[in-house]
Amino acid sequence: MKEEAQSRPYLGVTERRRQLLDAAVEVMVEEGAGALSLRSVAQRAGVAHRLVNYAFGSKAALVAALLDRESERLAARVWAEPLPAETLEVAVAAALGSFLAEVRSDPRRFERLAELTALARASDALVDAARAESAAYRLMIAERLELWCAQRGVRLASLQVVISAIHAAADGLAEWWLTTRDDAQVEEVIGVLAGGFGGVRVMQ
Amino acid sequence: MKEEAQSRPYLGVTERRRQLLDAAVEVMVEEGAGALSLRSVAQRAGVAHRLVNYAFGSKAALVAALLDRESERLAARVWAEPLPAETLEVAVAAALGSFLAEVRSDPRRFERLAELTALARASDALVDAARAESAAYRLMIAERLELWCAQRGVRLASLQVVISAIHAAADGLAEWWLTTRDDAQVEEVIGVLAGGFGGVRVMQ
DNA sequence: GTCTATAGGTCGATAGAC
DNA sequence: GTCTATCGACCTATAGAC
Repeated sequence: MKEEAQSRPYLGVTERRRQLLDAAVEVMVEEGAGALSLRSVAQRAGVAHRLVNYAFGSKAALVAALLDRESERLAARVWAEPLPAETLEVAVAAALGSFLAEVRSDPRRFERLAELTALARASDALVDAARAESAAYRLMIAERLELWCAQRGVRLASLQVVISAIHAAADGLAEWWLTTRDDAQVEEVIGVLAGGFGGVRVMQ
Repeated sequence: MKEEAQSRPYLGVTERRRQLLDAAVEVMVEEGAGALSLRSVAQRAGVAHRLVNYAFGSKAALVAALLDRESERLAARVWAEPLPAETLEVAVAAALGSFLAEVRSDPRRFERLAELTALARASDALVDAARAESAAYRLMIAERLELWCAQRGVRLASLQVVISAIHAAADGLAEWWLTTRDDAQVEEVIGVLAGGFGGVRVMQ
């Protein structure tokens, strides 16, 4: 395994793929998912565009690999810390908070990944990759939730529903923040999503 | 104003734009937002691709017009009925319910529109159109909420936060349902989003 | 590196509308 | 006749595949 940047020491396919995916991420973050092409990725990596096709077989395969790796990475970072062993409401609020913190730490990357996912969903060749992504997402939520249950020594009457609700809340929260970038309201919005609209102060 | 379909009776620009936008919607729904091109739209409408460019000035202008018209139409239908004058929690649950009903009535169209919005957000030429769309969305929520307040004779301590939370919940709900198509859980997930995670049944 | 397909944009000419 | 909508052809850039 060599680390030199500019030389081209006949990397193995695996390494080469890794390097090209890194380049693809850079292109995507800086110029948008629409700018992804064999050529733009190759240029970024400093190789002949032919090589990208060789390494992945097709553009669709490149995008599928990119989607897979990036969504997994993101999910791993986002849900890395277990839910605090408090009430479900508090635990969910904490999870939403750390999720949004992750989004805010690199909004561009998250936004572009969402764009790529939307792209993939509309493509016959990539729709499976998109499905796999969201399935993995739900699985990761499920694991955290089961851990929380174990810590508290309880069971949830409808685990699947809670997973779905967390999924929806997290996704909507990210979408809301990305479109408004309203930092001032973050805490309160999370509070309403986790605690429900019944707790909102209403004045006569 | 002629109504014949196949002849080309020299439509005015306004009519022509309308017709072309209809064709663009068909292309988008059937083949995805990525398939939108001057040529695909023109072919669908049965005119020379040159004409699309002529009518809109550029592809970006076409997409902006499409985004504008479609998102406005959708929002108008979704938030047509006022919130029921009950507690906020019940009102929000009802709103989420009718919102999702709308999504479920034509999932493809909603999905494609979301795709187009994601596309637009990554494009310098279209980012303003995307912003305008979400601003209009929030405005429509605000109007319904103010009506609800007036009906109940109350005020909300933090109107903006509630708007944001509804925005996030609705968006996340749609996203969740579109990826899972899980009809069986819809009611319960809406219940959790509107009522909060504090109300979820936890068993020892 | 080359081939081919596609896409956005433009030019000149034509044909309907007034 | 003039104006505008319309068309077919063409140019150039780009992108995927081999």
